[in-house]
Parts: sequence; structure tokens; C-alpha cells
Amino acid sequence: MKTRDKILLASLELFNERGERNVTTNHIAAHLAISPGNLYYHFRNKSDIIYEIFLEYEKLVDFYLDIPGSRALTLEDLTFYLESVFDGLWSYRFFHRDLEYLLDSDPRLRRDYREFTNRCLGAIRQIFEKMAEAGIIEHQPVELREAMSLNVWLVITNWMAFLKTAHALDDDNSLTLTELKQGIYQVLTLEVPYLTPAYRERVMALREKYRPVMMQAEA
Amino acid sequence: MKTRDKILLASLELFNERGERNVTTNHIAAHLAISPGNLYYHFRNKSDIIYEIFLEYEKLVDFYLDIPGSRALTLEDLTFYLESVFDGLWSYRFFHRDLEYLLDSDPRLRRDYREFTNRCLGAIRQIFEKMAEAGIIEHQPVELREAMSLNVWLVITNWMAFLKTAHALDDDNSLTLTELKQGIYQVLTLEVPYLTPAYRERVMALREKYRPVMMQAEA
DNA sequence: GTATTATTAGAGTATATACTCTAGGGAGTC
DNA sequence: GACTCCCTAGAGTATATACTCTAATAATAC
Repeated sequence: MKTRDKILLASLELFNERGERNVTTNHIAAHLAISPGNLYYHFRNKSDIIYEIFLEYEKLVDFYLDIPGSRALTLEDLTFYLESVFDGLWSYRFFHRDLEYLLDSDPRLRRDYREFTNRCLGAIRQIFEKMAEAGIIEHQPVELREAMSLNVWLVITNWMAFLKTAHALDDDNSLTLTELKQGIYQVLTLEVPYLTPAYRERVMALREKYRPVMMQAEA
Repeated sequence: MKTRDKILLASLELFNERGERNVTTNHIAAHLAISPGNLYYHFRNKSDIIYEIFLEYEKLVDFYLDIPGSRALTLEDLTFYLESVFDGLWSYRFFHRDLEYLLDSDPRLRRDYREFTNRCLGAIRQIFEKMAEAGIIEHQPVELREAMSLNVWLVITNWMAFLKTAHALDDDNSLTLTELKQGIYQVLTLEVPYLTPAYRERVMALREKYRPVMMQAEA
């Protein structure tokens, strides 16, 4: 593998593990057993590394959230979208942790991320529309659908932060992908009241699969 | 005012304005035109300052979210809770921005914040119960109410991050309390499908008051 | 083979950051 | 006046961080 790619991979790994704030360019170089000079030969600065990692993340999510216009949406599609989005969040989980700082330090990233958010919101809206067309949920006024899409986005992007801050994982940072995917339960909760009688049971069963085993230890 | 209190006040102000990560103890001292030695006479380290600020924040929210058990809940009560919570978020807005890092660097804070979250979730659950008792929303199974409370919490605590990252405020950090309170619109959106016929119109009118004027500039 | 280009090592640097240490001032008390 | 206690100044320091610079080595082109 090319050094450049190794740097990106190691950075992502370290960022995810320890948080971007706790990982310096020297750490990354040391982790790869290369010199700082080598790292700076491939990237102008830390921001550039982060930006490239974001581009990968963006590409991944854009790929998953490419909603086909031609055919009707099934429950399997819905499951796939949800699973994929949470997989993406997991693989690039450092990103949302320090998002505000990252956007403040890199105007390109700020601009791109804003557009990325808008595309995601658009995809969520589309999914809602196709769910309504497929008779999974009831039709809703545009205004309500818009606000609901935004709430879905808020729940999706911040479920992990909730787990990491409110959960009882003091010891090691033992967050797992399985726990993260319990966010799907929360997302589907938003749709519960809108389910059609025809689909209610099936969606509720799907939701049940992601139900947290035990929410949290008592204080 | 005592120097100690001045330090807390200036720290909060600078943290809110520039983000905790961008504010050093030297900055705080310089801002107050006192010496670093003086600052460290009053606080052992930066973490201690942050912890004390958190205690203030905690006290404020606990005070607002003290749900009286004796009388029925009114729409005015609900408005008060929502307004108060968003006021609190605004006054201590630096806190959620770097939350994960802060909790990682201070075990006291981690423990206290977790309990704080649980208390807030409890208060939200209570409010839902009292809204059901008052006939504002329909009764719901415990399991659904629990998941809904959590979603309310997610929307409340992350609405600001959404505004700061997705909104088109590149130039100056021109986020206003008014914009922040549009989060109330999002929270009430969660309750829309559960409103009783008796209250539906009134709650929808309340929600409309917080409606964003124009959501976001097109890309 | 030689010239050129791409890659790498590794020492080094300017700046920042959190924090320490010593000396002393001011106010009250005896 | 001397003693004490609280508070403050300000120089100073150890460490970290992002990044640079030079020289050398490997790869490729001709």
C-alpha cells in the first residue's frame, strides 16, 4: 500500500480510537514508523488529512443514499439504508465528535459538509416520500415531513454522542457497532405513529430487532 | 465581584464565544487583566473551572425541570419548560460542543453528567406523563414513551450543533437565541402525531410560533 | 549509465499551553 | 510596629505540537 494511503488509514484509525484532538501528526507518523518529514511530504497539514478522510466518508454515504427513482421502496431497502448509514457513522466515528472545531478550522470542509448535510436531508425526505408511496407510512403535509426528516437526521448523527456520554462505559471505550445500531430503534420510533395498518406489524417487528437489551445502569 | 467569580464568568463568556478548545488559561487571565499566577491561586487547573461552570449549569436546569407533582400540567408549563431548557443551552452553549473531550478529561464530570442526563430524561418522561394526564397527548405504552423521551433529549441537545454546522453562517458566528429556540419547533414536531383533538389546534399554534422563517440557503 | 524525479529520514524550530514559584502588597489585629 | 492571612504579579519552565529543512536514498526515464 502507498504511504499516502497508509497515512490516511492510520489517521482514521487513531482518530476513531482516541479522538482527533488527542492525535497529533507526530503520533500518526510514529504509529506508522515513518518520519514526520515523510508525513508532511504527503500532506501539507493535519487539516488536509482530515479533509481527505471526509471526502471518503462523503463518497461512502452518497453511494449508499443513492435512492433509485424507478422502483418502489421495500422494507428491505429501508433496513439497508439504516444499516448502511450507521455503518458509515461507525467507520468515521471520530468525525462527528469534533465536528464544530473541524469546520471552524477548514472553510472547505465547512462548505462541503453543509452541502453534504443538505444532500442527506434530501435523501431522508425522498425515503419518506417513497415510504408513503409504498404504503408503509401515511402521507404527510410537506411542512411536517420536512421537520420530521430533520429530526431523523438529528437522531442519527447524535445517537453515538449520547451513547458515549450518557452510557456507563467508564472503563474502556467499549462502544460497539451493535450498540450503535440501537440508534435504528430510535429512528424507527419517530415513524411509529405514521405507520399504515398494512405495515405496522412488520415495521414494529423490524424495530424490535434493534431494541436495546438494557438501556443503562441505574445511578 | 470576587476574582474567583470573575474568572468563572469570563471563562464561560470566552468558552461560549470561541469554544473551550480555543481558550487557554492564559487567555482567560489576559482577558481579565490578571496574572496567570492569580488564576491558578483560585483554581487548580482548567478542568476545575469547567467543572464549576458545569455545576452552575446543572443547578440551573435542575431548578427549571423541577416538575411539581401536585397540579395538572398546562400548555403554559410546557412552554416554560421548553423555553427554559433552551435558555440554559444558550447560556452554557460551549458545554455540549466539546462534551466528549470534557468528559474524557474529568471523571467527576463524566459521572455527574451521566446522572444529570438521567435526571433530565426522567423529567422529560414525567412531562410526557403529565401531558397525557392533562389530556394534551394520548397515553402511550411505557416502552414507546421511553424511546420518545430519548428522542426529545437528542433533538434538544443537538439542535444547536446542527445550526452551527449546517446553517449558512460562515462569516461571523451569528447564531442567535431566537434561532436556537426554533429547536422548540422540532421538539413539538415529535409530539404532533400524539396530540388529542381537544388540544391539537392550540399546540399546533404554539409550535407555529417557533417555526423557522427560512430554513436554509440553497446550495 | 546517467539524469531526473519521487520518496524518506531525522534533526530541528517557533510557538503555544498548562502550570509553578517566589516575592511581595494590603488589610486587619494585637 | 509586627504578625498574619488573603490575594496578586510576573517571570519562568517543561512539555507538546505542527511543521520545516537538508541530505540522502530509491525509483524511473532516457
